[in-house]
Amino acid sequence: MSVRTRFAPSPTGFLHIGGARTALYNWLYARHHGGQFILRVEDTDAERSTTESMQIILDGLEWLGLDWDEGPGVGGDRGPYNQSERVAIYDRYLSRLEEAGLVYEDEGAIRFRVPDKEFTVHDEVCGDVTTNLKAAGSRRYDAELKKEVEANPDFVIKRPNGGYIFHFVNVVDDIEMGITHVIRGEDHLSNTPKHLALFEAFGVEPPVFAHIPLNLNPSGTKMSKRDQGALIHEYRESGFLADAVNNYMALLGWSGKEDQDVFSMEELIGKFDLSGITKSNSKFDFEKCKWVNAEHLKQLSPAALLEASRPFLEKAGLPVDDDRIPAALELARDRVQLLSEIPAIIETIFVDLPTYDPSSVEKVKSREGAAEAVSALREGLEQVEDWSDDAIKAGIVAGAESLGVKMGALMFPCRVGVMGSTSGADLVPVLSLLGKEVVLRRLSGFSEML
RNA sequence: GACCCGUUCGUCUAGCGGUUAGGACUCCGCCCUUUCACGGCGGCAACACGGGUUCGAGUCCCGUACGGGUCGCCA
Repeated sequence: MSVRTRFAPSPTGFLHIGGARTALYNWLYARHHGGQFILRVEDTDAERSTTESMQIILDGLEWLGLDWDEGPGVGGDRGPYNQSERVAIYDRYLSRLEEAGLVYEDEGAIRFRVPDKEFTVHDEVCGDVTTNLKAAGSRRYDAELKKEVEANPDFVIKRPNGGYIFHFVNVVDDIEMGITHVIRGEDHLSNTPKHLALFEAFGVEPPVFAHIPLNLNPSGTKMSKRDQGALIHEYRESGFLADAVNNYMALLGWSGKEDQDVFSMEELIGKFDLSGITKSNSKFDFEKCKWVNAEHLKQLSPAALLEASRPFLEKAGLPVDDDRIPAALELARDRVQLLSEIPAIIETIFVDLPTYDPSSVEKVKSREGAAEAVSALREGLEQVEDWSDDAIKAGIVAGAESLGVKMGALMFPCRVGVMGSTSGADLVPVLSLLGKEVVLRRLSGFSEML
């Protein structure tokens, strides 16, 4: 039987890293086994579900490249894929329970009669977990009273307003959609016995369960929207590559067992399996996430780097179609972690005048003979005929010799004079991209500042 | 409060009875170098605690502590 996994988000907010990671694991598992990945929208709570949220989630999955074989926008023969449109199916399943005498009404709500027996979740990650719902659900904790109170273990599956409840629709849809493997957050582990009870009531063999540990923020508590790195759309905006985010999410809670941290999507598909899923919760580390991104940046083809950088170049007002952009990007790719950092590295090549960093200029001024160095430099460069890297270097050497100093003594004022700062991309390639005329002009202007 | 899951460097993890406890991020040092990076080399740094079992325990068992989760007519 073919593997069928699903991601079943509730459209009540943003696409969160926890949800995205769940989606990724389901996607990887399906792709690894050549099965299907299904997207199902759990929008039974009409009060909280919004189309805006749905769009954000769809956009996020699309950006990550987690394509679904069945679901919204794609279709499929087990649809519809929005639970709000599946009421007729739920009604049919409910009547089966009614006929079996397994449900009853309680103040307008419908409750499922929980059998007095033990259910064992055979979890691929957590092992066997056994619970008696009748016993476990006979008391509940009242958060306000801060104590346990009597409770009805028979859980509600349909609200008085007619809306169906998560546990019920989740199970019905997993049956109807032929889901074979349920990979979800560990917060659902305690719910699973309820689901097993429903599967049994419908006489259906339950799917394989794998409850994955949770991602926490650096302080060890639940990630919230406010935590850095929590929301998927922010990754795109701050200059992450989708595959790098996938790579990092895969690492948070899964290990390929070998000493490898950087994975392409193909490698992840090839290596992902449930046995590699970690048992304990993990804390999010933004620094490592950025490092993974930098590694992916280094491996990008020139064309892909240009495409990925485009929005950030445009935002910075840089001429994306300029012939020198590809070369400039190569100067930047090894020194940044995020795409958003690229413009600052290369913009000096494309502006009229560099932005002079005051402290850098001050450093040049404080050196003995700074003005002489710049004019010697200028003279040396003026002699350069063909404006190639080697010729430029030779020009600088010539300038240095005329002063009786080493080449390095001129590189520093040259960098500040032309690029405006002591830090930045490699000097000679930048000079080359700028062109002789611009370089000489900038050096003249810089002389006047000294 | 009850029940469930978990616990290896600060963080992500490898380890599945005998290891100098390995790798990665971070941090620090050195090298490379025209700056900053990149890269290379090296360093700091961990088996929560207490009992067992065993010739031998990070690895198996039981407690304790700590962390997380669940206990909705949210999902």
